[in-house]
Amino acid sequence: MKKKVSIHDIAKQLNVSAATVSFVLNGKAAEKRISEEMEQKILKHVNLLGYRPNRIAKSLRTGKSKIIGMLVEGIADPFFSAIARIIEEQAYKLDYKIFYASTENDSRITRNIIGAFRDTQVDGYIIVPPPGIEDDIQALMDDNFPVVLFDRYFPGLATCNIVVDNFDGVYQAMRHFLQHNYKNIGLVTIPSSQTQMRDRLNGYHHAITESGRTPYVKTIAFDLKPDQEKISHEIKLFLQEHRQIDAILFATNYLAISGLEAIKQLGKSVPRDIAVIGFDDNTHFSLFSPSITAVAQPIREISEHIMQQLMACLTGHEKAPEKKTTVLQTKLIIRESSQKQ
Amino acid sequence: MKKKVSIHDIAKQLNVSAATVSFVLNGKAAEKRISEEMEQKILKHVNLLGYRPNRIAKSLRTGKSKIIGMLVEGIADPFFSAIARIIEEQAYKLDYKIFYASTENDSRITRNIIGAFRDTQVDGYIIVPPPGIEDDIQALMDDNFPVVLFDRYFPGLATCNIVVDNFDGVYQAMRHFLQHNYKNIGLVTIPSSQTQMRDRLNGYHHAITESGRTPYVKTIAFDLKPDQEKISHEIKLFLQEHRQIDAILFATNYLAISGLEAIKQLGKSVPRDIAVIGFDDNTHFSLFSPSITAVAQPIREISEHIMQQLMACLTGHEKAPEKKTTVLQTKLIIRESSQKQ
DNA sequence: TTATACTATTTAATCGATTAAGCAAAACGC
DNA sequence: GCGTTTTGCTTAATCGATTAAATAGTATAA
Repeated sequence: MKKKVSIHDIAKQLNVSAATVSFVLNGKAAEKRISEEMEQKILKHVNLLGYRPNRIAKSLRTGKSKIIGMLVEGIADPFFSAIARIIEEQAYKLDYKIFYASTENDSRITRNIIGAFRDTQVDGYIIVPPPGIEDDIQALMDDNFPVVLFDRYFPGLATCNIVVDNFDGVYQAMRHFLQHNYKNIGLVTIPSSQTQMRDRLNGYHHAITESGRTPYVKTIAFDLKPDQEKISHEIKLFLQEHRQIDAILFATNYLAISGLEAIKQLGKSVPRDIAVIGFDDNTHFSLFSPSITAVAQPIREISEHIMQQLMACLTGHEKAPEKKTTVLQTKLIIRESSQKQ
Repeated sequence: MKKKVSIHDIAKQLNVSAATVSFVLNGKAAEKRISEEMEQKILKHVNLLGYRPNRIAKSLRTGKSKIIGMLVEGIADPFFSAIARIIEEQAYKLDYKIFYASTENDSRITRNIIGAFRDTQVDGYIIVPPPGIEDDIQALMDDNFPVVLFDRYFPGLATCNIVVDNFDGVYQAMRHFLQHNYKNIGLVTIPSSQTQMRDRLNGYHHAITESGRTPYVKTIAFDLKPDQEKISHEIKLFLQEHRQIDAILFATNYLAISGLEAIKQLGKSVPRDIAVIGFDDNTHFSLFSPSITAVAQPIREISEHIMQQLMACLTGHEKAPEKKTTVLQTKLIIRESSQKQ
């Protein structure tokens, strides 16, 4: 194991001080009046030895880790992993690295992770917040850490937020159902009062009220998430109880999956017996038979806005960038599952 | 912004030395003969102030970062993200954190990432290696870094490897086709000579030869991966060229997706006109109509073996654990797409 | 009584960088 | 020719921990 070379090794071998080497390596040669000749000599030798600065030491001295902490509900969720992929790509370009962690939408787990990230001195946070975590987020901000929330947010907190127009996304899906003459439109959602779910629910009720229809809402406990079977079962019961339902909107991706399973098990045909739209698109929805209509979130746009905001805070010279909520538009991808043949 | 408290602050406030505090916090009170009384006093005060050690400083001193670098082909790929999720979970339990990065199976990108990870002083590496990266992996090992490869490996390198029995996985799929009396079985794969793909191809040829059938192999250039349309197109041409094909095995998940699209576009019916099996299962395969038969990899088992191996190396007291290749078995999940009704 | 051992803690070096402040030599001004 | 700048570097402190070695005080042994 070849021992690591430090800036002092370089300095000693060239009979200069470590400071000089440091200045050159940080592009401060001119500023610090290092001669052209010396600069070249150092650069050449650094290349020769393949020396690379120890980032830990650098971090300790500068107080910057060049690491961003990213907390999502679950890294295996296709929506979040797609965003993670793009964020990662951009971060590397900007010489940042990303710590991911999954919160399972649990505040205790989230609190732990935030603690661990703080210990590691991450420079900034990208968070999909679970409920009940306001104080911890506020604490981060009090300590001047850049924080960007996405997917949902806390109206009471002055954070940067990147979200989609959940209300309008659902509203458009509902309009589509109504235009295709569906009469009894149900919603399957989760019992969350967080912004994203609340807005989807509001969008539903708005469309229902506006059109004078009857609402049919089924709420599936969040802790069933790992148990697809149980969710299917609940949805089956719901559909059997309200046989008049001829169209249904699923408020999340995994509910749509289990919902389709339920419909299949009931022997009903999509969209003949019942039309379907899912919130969040999915690579596979186009391949289902019938293909599934979905409210798609603009993944790339979301990711880019997140990084833009975070970088603005991270490089912000004292004056913190305005805290604001960016609302992006969803897109209804119309496929077979929502239109009678 | 409340300024951070350091171990020296604690020490000063209690009129003891930082060393004493450090010993207590690292559970070395007994070993270092710190009095019970002093220990309690320190612990109490540490709790009171909510002091948490700076990990960067600790890392600099100890040379350990408690970070594991994980390089996969793409974090958005469901197979890799599922594994990442489990690894993450286990790592946090063991007080490690994970850096993920996507290699896109490109050696240049991979080399860059490895460089970046080294600069950050990660303690160990979990790698899904792209081709042509042997020397870089060897260099890591020469420098005594724990390295675990998975999904594929280099037979010439003495690394720890966790893989599945790709040969047998494909062979079983083929046996299944043959038992259901399919005559002309095609394989759609990618032009990779890496172990995982080579073994799948060998499994195919072995079954074909053994049964005296004719092989039909279509190789899809890897760089088409982002372009589902083009892949579908290629597969359509292949199927039109060999109209006798009545069963087809897709060597990767994304090929199966595009392949199904191709079959759909050709107006053929699965499994009546053509039967299908995919390598790698997928949460949604059971929901497709027909549902898709798949060779499933044991995700949890793979993840656990990876962590086990890595931890063995990481905590290995000098004597490096034996380098070995662990081969896990796949499971054929039989669904509708591979059996004539 | 004096040497020795043990106890409980401190001192100080160290990890590998950054950076404010310092300083000698050369150049410049008059 | 002497003071003042400028040039081109170096010195040394610092970030916040860890840890080998040192030390002061007390107990034990011969």
